[in-house]
Amino acid sequence: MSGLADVRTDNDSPKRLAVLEAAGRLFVTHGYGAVSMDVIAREAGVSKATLYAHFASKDRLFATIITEACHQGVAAATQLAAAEAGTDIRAVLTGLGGRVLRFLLAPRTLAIHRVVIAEVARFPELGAVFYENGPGRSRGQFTAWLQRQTAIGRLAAADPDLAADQFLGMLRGNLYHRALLGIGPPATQDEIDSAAVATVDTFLRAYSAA
Amino acid sequence: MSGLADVRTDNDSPKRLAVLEAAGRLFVTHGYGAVSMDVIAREAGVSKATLYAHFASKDRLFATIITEACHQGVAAATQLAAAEAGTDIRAVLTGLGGRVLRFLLAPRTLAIHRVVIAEVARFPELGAVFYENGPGRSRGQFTAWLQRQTAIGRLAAADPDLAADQFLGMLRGNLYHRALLGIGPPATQDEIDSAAVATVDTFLRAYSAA
DNA sequence: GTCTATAGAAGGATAGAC
DNA sequence: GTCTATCCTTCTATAGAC
Repeated sequence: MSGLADVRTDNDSPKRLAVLEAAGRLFVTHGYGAVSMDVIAREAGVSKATLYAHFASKDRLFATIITEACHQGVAAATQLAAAEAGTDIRAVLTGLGGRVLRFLLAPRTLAIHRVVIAEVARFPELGAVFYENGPGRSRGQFTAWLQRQTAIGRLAAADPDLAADQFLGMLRGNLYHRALLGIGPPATQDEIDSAAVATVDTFLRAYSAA
Repeated sequence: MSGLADVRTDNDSPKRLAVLEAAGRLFVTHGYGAVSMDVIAREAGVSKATLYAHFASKDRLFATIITEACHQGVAAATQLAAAEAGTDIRAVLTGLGGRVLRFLLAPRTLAIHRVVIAEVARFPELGAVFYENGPGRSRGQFTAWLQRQTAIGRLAAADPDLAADQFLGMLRGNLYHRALLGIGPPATQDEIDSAAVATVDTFLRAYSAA
């Protein structure tokens, strides 16, 4: 794959957008290998020639899809972080945890994670690009937040990176693990909230300032 | 895919084993879609006709590979659990954590996890079969162990399932997450040991009997 | 930019000889 | 069981007209 990080998105012709929409839906649902350019063209309502007029190759099209998905993930993460303010650490963490977990367990998020993990072997740089633009950035913001809370004496996270990893690891826990494997019915809101509460509970026992 | 859970392995002709070896290596390295039956036959040193004499289809061959990989995972997990005994909870947990994490981060383990996650969309039953035979069984054994330790007063894990998920979630943390995405160099022994120590540290602050 | 039609290659699976 | 040779489908990508 050439130029994964250098994908233009300034062109917004209707046909191009239709291709992006169809390809995005198909790729994240069925994976890279199982989706043909014929099917994408048909679903988008354009001819293959038009498709290739906008995207030089299947690789490039895939790169564009994943890059845009990353940016959406960043936007979501930023929203999450910005929405959290308040003095009750437990309430803030629980709210944040619930929102993050809901995002991680959303069918679209899971599908994107699956397809990225799937194609790491084929496109080695894909994993890093995805991580830096998505989960890594969220983690960075969370780490900074933990550090600020520690600085003002509301938490005792001497190693904010480690604390962030442990919090997020516990949060993902079994729900995310099983969801990634497509096991069982989707998690209910109660399960998600309960997992967030339990995570915060354990986390605060280790990192509470008091 | 038909009969994922019902794969015979009683035939051990040399050619058949050569096919299994080559296909296993190729599938976990490059994924299902990127490996052709031609390449498998060539790598195994047999003709395609011979390949199809032993495996009815590419699907069936893939199912056999993954099923056998699951059984290896179960064997590894059982070994891990059996090896742990002792009275110093912290030492036992740290040893166990380090071994589990080393197993999870092994290139072959990561490759299998990647290919299973990748093909969940194509083979819906694959995720459940893999989980039940691999990670789920390990988790069950760990849960039972936590429960016993709680019963004899060495731990205070009122909800052993939850405690197991939190322990394993923290243990995977960022190392497994990044490794699955193929980011950066493989984790060093020091990083693994350090992650295990940190996980046990946080875990025991929440679930210590004292 | 957009289409129809097709080239050229590769894939899964099989026929028939031994 | 094993091989060589091949069929048929599907795939990516492009040529050429409008």
